[in-house]
Amino acid sequence: MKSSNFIETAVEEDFAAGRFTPPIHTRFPPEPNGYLHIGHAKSICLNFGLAEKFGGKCNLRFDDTNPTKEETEYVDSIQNDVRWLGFDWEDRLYFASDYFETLYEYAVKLIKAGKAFVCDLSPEEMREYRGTLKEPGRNSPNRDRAVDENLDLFSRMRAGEFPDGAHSLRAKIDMASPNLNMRDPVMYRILHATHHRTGDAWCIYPTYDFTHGQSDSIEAITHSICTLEFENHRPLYDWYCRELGIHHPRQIEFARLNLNYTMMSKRRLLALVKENHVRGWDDPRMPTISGLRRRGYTPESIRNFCERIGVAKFNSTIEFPVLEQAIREDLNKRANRVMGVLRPLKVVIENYREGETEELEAVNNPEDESAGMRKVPFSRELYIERDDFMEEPPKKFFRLAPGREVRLRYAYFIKCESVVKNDAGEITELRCTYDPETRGGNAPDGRKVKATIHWVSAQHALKSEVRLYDLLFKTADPGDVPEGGDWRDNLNPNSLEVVSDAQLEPALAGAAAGERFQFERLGYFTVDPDSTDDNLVFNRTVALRDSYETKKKQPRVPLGTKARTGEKCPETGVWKVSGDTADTVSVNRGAKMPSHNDKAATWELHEIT
RNA sequence: GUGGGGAUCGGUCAAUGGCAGGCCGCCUGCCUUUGAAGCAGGAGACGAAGGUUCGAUUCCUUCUCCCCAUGCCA
Repeated sequence: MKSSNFIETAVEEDFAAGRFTPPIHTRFPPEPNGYLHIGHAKSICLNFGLAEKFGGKCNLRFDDTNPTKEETEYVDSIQNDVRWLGFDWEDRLYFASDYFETLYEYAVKLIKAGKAFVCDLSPEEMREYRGTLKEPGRNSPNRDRAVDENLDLFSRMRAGEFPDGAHSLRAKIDMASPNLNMRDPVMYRILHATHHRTGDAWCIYPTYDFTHGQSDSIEAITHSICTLEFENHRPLYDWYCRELGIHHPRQIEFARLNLNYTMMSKRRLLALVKENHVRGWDDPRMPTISGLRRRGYTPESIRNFCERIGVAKFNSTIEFPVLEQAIREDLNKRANRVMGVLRPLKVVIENYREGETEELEAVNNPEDESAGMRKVPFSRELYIERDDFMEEPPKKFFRLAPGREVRLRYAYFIKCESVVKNDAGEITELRCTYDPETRGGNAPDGRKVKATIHWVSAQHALKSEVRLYDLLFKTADPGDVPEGGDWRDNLNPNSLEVVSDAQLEPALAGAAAGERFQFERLGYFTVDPDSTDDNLVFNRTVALRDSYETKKKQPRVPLGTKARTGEKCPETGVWKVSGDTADTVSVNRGAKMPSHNDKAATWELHEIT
């Protein structure tokens, strides 16, 4: 049993104390004004997960009280995404708009009880009357309007007698409350707009606050889980339920998900789409569920990700690699391996019979024996990855180089005999020899090679398009912009790279959209829906971890390098305080440089360990 | 002298009035027909000050810092 979070603890306490009777009943309540993103996935997993864990139910409810922002397209995509994630609301699909009539009756009830009134103040006037964070507000001049008059006005609001903004219905609470949400909040506003479901049946719409708790109540929700920004609304949520005398669910708030190098704001995601910074809501670079799906993420990996990031009230930001590791783990177990060369370099095996072809046995998935074997064609001319050859290899480079021998995966040892270049001095081809004795990859004489590289037979290769993705933004917190700056300035101009002449092994022919593979040594790839019969298109979901690359990217720094307290340590080693003391401390690369005697200090790298 | 919420390894989430644990990341080693995966090991934290207590990261007080709230959005 996984350790439980504070919400589960609260739920258990509620049941134990008899505040609610099991089973638990939760709901996922999106507003249909955009596509779902990974942040929603956290909420979905939480709500449906809670129901699952406590043997209860979870509803899907659209919080559609603002006709100006909502569309059917979003309603459809949201349902599709929740279902894809693997959750089932069974027959409990609801819309807040289904409750408009009931909500109207609730409002009338509050008017009759002298708890609500029709206000004539304009939005600007209301702002003035509301007061400030430190000063109390003033009562609306209409606050003491007679009940009959309120009733009459409210029904005429509904009947469409007034233009937008002419009146509003407000709760009569406390204009001096330190919580501004309690200063006579608006319950209904006049909006002559067509609603995606109710059409023109209404021209007054309830606000979120006058809708949410009551909708929860109507659906007999026990625990209403929402994000932190609604904490200040809880007193209002409670007030409406209490004054209306209806079933009263408990609202519990948690911190929404933040992921670095990306954005969760629907407004900005919409801007990315509308301004064509991406190809659509499902662009594989988007943090949307549909984007992640197209990118090749599995529902399991996303649920797993949500599981491991946890739930708390601390405003945190998850590091992107947590998401990447979640999909790697899943795909490592289920994706079949194939060989594909992204940047082909031709290799001619000089001692291999011209025109001949043989088939070699390859394992489909070393993690899953049931995946079986396949045949891979081998011939005299091959393609290998350009990165797998260096004419003048540095000491830590294990792959192919002049005079060096490596293994072609599942095939033979080959040795580079010579390099062919064009007039510009660029390498165009490698001339190699193979050792027939090493068929399958083993040398009978027991000799070893330091590297095994992937390859594909040139005449059998399947040319295809591969799209490589990088982070959408080049800064960890794209919303953090200097004065006068724009978050768009942080867009990564190189977030998409299209490789149009990748050469893949023939087994990939006919792969269907959505199928996932590991291209050995390169990463996980999925077939994009843009694929056609004669042009397969792959998306790279995520690269394999690469300890060679990470080492290359972080070159060793020289001894004597300085770093201040609080800075990121540039190298693992023994650090010495600058100046006359001999105090040293051992710090790991990436960690924060410590203080010295509780004071900030400058450290010098003394010894690399 | 606004109200509400929050603060634990680099990141994130736990537990606990008595050795602070997991995951991601980082480092080292082993293994390897993927520089992958796997296995083993390592470095690394209780925002500050008081108080209660034999003992406080945990309980209390004060402070500091961060987030939310001044829509007829949700």
